Amino acid sequence: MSDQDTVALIELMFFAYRDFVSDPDEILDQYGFGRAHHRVLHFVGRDPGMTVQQLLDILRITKQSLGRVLKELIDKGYVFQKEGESDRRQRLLHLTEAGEELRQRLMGPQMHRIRRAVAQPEGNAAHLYRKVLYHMVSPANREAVRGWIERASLIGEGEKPRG
Amino acid sequence: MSDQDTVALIELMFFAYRDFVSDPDEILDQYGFGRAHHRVLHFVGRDPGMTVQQLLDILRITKQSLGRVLKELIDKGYVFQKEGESDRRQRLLHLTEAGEELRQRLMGPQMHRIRRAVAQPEGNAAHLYRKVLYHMVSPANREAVRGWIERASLIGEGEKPRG
DNA sequence: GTAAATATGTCAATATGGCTGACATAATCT
DNA sequence: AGATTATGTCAGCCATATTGACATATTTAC
Repeated sequence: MSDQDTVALIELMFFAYRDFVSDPDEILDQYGFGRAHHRVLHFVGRDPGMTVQQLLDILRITKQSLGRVLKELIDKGYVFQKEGESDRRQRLLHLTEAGEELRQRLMGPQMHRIRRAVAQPEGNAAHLYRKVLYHMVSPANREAVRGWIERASLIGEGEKPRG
Repeated sequence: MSDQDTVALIELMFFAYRDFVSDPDEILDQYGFGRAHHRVLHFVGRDPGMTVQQLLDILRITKQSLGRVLKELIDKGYVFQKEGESDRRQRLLHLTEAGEELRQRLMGPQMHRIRRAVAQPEGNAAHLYRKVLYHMVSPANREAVRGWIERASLIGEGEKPRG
């Protein structure tokens, strides 16, 4: 691949991400939330009952940074915590009904955008696209990302087997 | 495509972008710069002689936000401005040699990451990937993005026909 | 030739979401 | 009993974004 094509992909990554987050951003505004809240809602909704530490590992932020947004989400009734059964130090994270509703609302435009993007006539775009994006992840992080997606996919969308 | 596959792509977008910017971030640290500086360096280097307004349109930030990082880049000798010839109100943006060097240094890991990602044995991954990413951009913005890349590609990497 | 619009810069105040460091509590593990 | 773990919280700092107001020089339109 030529340098020019490679640079074009670098810039597309910027433009695509910029627009990819623009729809949720508008919705979040109405709630007084930001992107950080979105991430928490999304990942907790994908893996209900996850620990705070698991969430920190995914987001790669400090617990102090998470603390603030998590507190707001809890105070406003979108997230709640449940003491771990086997380990009572844990405060397992769950979405309330309102939280799951908001999560779905935020995800809607992104689902639509992804579907539209991979709905190319030629070839199996979705498969290749997924493969390419996967290989954009640092090798050191790939196993964790693969594991996350596999596990979250097993848990499934919309169901809460661990709730 | 199933809901699960679509959600996996949403998450891959997050993970891929997170790692995609991680290498430049480390380099920028050494210079006391942040991502905002990187964006300016990149786009000015891609289109030397661009106006401040053109840069604002691409970055989608306010001129006050740009002002600070631009000032720092100029003060530290990575960017310089040249009065427009046809319109002397303009302060056309250019990279100094040090600016171009830093830009290349920042771009290196991302080029490598992209090449590695699209170096899939099966199919023309690069072509499809580009197409998919392009369609991730909002329809309203696609023409602008297409135009930018086409124009910047014409200008070419490393050359400075407008300087 | 004057008035309006444009390109740019700057000052001030504010918000978000990161960070480090320090310290506290409860529970589990050795 | 002591060390480690999971979590929370306080305080302060930094980067990057925002809005609103205002200033200057230049170009364009009438």
